Amino acid sequence: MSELLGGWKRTNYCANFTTADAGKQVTLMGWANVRRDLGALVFVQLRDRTGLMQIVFNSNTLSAEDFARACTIRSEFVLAVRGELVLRTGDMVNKNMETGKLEVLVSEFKILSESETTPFEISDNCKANELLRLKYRYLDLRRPAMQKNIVMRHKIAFVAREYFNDQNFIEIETPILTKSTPEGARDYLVPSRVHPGKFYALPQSPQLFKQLLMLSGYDRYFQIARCFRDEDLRADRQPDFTQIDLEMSFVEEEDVLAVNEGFLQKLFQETLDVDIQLPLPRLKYEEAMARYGSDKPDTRFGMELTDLTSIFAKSEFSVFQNAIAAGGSIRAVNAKGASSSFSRKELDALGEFVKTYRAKGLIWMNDKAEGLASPILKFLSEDEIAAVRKAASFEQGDVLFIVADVDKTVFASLGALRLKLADKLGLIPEDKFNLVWVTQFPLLEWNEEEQRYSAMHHPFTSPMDEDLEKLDTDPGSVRAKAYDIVLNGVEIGGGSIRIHSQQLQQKMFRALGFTDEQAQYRFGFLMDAFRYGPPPHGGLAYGLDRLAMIISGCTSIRDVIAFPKVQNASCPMTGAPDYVDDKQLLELNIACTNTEE
RNA sequence: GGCCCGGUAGUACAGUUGGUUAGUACGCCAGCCUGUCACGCUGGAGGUCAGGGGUUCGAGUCCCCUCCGGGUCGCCA
Repeated sequence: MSELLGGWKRTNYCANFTTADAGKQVTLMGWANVRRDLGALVFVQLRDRTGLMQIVFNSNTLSAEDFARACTIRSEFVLAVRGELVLRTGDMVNKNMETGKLEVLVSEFKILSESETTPFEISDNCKANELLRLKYRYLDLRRPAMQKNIVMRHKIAFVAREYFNDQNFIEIETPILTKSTPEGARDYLVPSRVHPGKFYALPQSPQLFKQLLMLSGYDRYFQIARCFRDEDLRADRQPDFTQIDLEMSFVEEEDVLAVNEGFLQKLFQETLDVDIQLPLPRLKYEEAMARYGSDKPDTRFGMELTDLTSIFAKSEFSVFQNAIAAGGSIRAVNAKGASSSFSRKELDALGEFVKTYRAKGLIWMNDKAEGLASPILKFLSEDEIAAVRKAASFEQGDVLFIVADVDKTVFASLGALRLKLADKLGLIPEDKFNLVWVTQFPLLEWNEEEQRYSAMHHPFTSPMDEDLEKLDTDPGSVRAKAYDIVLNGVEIGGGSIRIHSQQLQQKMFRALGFTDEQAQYRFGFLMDAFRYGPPPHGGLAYGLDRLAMIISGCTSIRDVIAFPKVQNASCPMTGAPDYVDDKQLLELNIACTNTEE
């Protein structure tokens, strides 16, 4: 039977005690973590969000009735206990528990709630699979590790509010029900009851609103904003996720970076007590690609790419010839000292791995003690080998991996291979937090499917001043005032200086292949607004989930989101998304053309 | 949409070449125990081997399909 609180007040959390508190009368409330029944003596670990405290029910000091009641306590029963905090001495001390030198000798208690046996053990030792954990997420969230993650996430959000407030930013909310933006990710749509056939869209980001706020004079804005994208999930992607979003007026790129470096320094100081040295290192996009094969390089280890294109310019090997003829390149990563780390089978598996990234194959050169081994040895001249050795510091004991293809494929495959090799060879230091800015992104990206350029960042990103004139003549080579902040190989944020000139914005829309009418239809309200004095502005948005993931040492953002969704974008706990009553659909003027069984 | 990995008591796993009644640990239930702390001891209950179809004298095991989960490519301005 559930008992009522009956006026009892908690005096303390379970784990907020020191031995100096011994002798105090306390009232604790929490969940029974573990019960050890010795017959005439029952030990229970009481758990709340601070930790554990052992409580003792003694048949000598309790009435027979109360003791019998204590014997009914099971895991996850909710208890309120009153008693004396007593010091444990000698063998009674539990050295594995933070509060192991103390326990509460219970004089009075209430069983506030009983509990059925949980589907899995509420403990960090719990090995239950993630689907089960997510179905019973409310139980999973009781586990100390999850509580730690959720509290850390709170701390990050709190530091952000504190820092940006101190920097004179104003937190402003923007709408969740808004207008569909056809560029970019797929929108989640919400039907309108009062406007049959019309739909709201959930925001992919507060981008347009924050730019309008700059025009409205709010100068420095931030928001911890929920965003929605109807795209496939990943370990680091959820359909609804949270950004720490900010925008500033009367600034240039350097100003945005500076204020954010201050934030990151404070954040790492206050969450992990880690010193971040400023200014943060920067890499131009082009350099990041050339050195790491990625626009989000993990700089915690070396193994940088080497360009071998010129060495093989006259090679007779057809794979190399073809790559060069296609305007591509031949590049390599060198796994130093890994000569004996790979079996033939593993080398073949790496070949399959790079095919994931559209590479046609992976060429390896293994410089073993007994001599150089490579499937393409017969195509290589002495001079070429010597030049490769020099260029890639390729020495005895190393394995060199080469991909020859168009640049996009070379970078994608070697960038991924570099990470995979480093992981296998144990080259990635776990305790390092390497932040790096990647700057000067291309403004545009050729979209094969639609046979037109699309914005790499978004259509409001400003081109770099020195590339402006190329917008008409050579759009693909125009660089943008866009920047990403990368932490240990994860893009944790990105932003840009925006276009604040109507004329330039129109030019940009044309470069994207929009007619003026299309631009007006899609972004008319922004275009209209920009007739009324938009200030120069720019900003940045962090992925709060990813930031929390890395700071908490997790490998999936699901571990730092209280109620995440699984890969098919459903929620195992609530069952969302789900069918609705015909009546609801009728009211919304919606008919479904295709439904699952 | 593609590729890879996985699904066996409540949980985590084992299950040989296809062969008797599908095991182990933890958890759970009952009994005993006054210093346990991974408590201990005794006994017990608990299985749609993800679902469907096929091969076979015989399928947890082999084949096909479906569902579900994870990773990833595409996708994610």
